[in-house]
Amino acid sequence: MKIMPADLKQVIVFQNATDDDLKLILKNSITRPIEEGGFFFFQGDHAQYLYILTSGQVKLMQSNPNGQQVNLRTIYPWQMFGALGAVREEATYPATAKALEDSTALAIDSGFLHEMLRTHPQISFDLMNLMTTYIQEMQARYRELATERVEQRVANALLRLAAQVGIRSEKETVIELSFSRQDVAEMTGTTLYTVSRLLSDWERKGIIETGRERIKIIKPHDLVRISDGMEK
Amino acid sequence: MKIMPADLKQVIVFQNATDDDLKLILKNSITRPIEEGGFFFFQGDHAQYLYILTSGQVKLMQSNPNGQQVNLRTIYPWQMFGALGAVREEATYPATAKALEDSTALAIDSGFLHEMLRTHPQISFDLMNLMTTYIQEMQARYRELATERVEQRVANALLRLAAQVGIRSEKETVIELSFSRQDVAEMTGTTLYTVSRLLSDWERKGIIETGRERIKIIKPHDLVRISDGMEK
DNA sequence: ATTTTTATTTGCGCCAGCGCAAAGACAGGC
DNA sequence: GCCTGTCTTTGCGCTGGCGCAAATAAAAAT
Repeated sequence: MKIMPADLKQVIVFQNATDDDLKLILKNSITRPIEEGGFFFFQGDHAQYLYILTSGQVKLMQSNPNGQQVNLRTIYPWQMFGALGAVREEATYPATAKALEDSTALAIDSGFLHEMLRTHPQISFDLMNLMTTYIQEMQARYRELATERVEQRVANALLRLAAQVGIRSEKETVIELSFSRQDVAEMTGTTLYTVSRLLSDWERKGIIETGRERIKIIKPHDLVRISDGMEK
Repeated sequence: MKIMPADLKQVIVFQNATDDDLKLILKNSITRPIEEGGFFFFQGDHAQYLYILTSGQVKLMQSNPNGQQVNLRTIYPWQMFGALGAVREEATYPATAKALEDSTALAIDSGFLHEMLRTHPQISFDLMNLMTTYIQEMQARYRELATERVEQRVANALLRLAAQVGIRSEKETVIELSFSRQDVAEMTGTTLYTVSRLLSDWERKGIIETGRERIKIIKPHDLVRISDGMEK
């Protein structure tokens, strides 16, 4: 699939860029396909590119020295990733980017990116703004992890995912997610087993329906109540 | 104490600004003293100012709906705070800023700040860079909270604090911190009691010495081992 | 259709960490 | 020097959540 300059308008950071700028960006980037299960980059790699996902789905995760990992974020088309590394000179990626399905991304060279940022204050400004939202989200999740119980965190994670992904399915109150128990565990700082037990419990209560790598939210409102700690 | 333009050079984001810019910034900001225990702003307040601490010490914290709180960061002179709110239009502060001692800060109006950022790409760029470091730190702490045990997190927090604050005391291997058990608990997502038990234990082993709101690190290397999970 | 692989469930035992409560230690004010 | 308020310690009991292990289920491969 050929990417057109106008497509890049969907990227939040480029929404105020001129068509000429967008053309220039396209000219200075390469298309990089990665098949399901493959990696765009690993935590600690020298950060040479900033990526913009054009198709597929990518998981950003971070591992500790023992190999345990947490999910930081899932990337959908026209979102950026790898920005943290690529923006700074001589930096390394702080996370690993894994393709959850066959995916394609536009890779913008960090040298060119620096030049672009230097000469286009508007883009710097918009990128900075995007970063402030990341920081806020991370702070909120950090607080959640520190103060909320597992139940609440899992309920919250489902709701957050539904808000992001659920746009695609249009049913009124029913939202379908495709994540494994392990995925949810890594998003919420708990274990596969605990997530499974919770989901089974909620299914018995009719709040959700589950399947292999599938969670269907039937009563979002009940999840909200759980996430607010009103249950129990 | 009168703040001079040259003083602002100590602020990382302004290190590349010209003297004229610094003068302009000073002219468009006001000095705001807050006494110990007071607040510069509360989470949810309309974000009108970006602050630069000129003296004292400020704690940034976030509370959940039940009032439980976590410490996000401690601010020392010539560091910025309130940036997340002030950078975006019509935003609110995502955290609360409390003075740990009598403190004074320079308050830069967000309207002026926006104008400044629009016309000074270099400052935008430097600020964005600072934000990338925040994001990385938050991600690392998030991962730590999700995957590490309390012991490791507390050891790590002490080391991190020592790296930040310890600069002031020059003794070779001995670093003194002034934080209460409660403070440390809020930084690491645990409880006052657990922190107290851990510190008592480490004191028995000669790794640290403790007092009321005082922790002296005697053997940093042992803390590193604990934080790496090599103990036990 | 059969086999293999991968995801999920659930019983069971266990322990890290929580949190109350009560006592002790320290610092500052008067 | 004593009082008061705040911070800290520690015993005790409890439980939320972990994690092994084994069974089951669903998809993928052959």
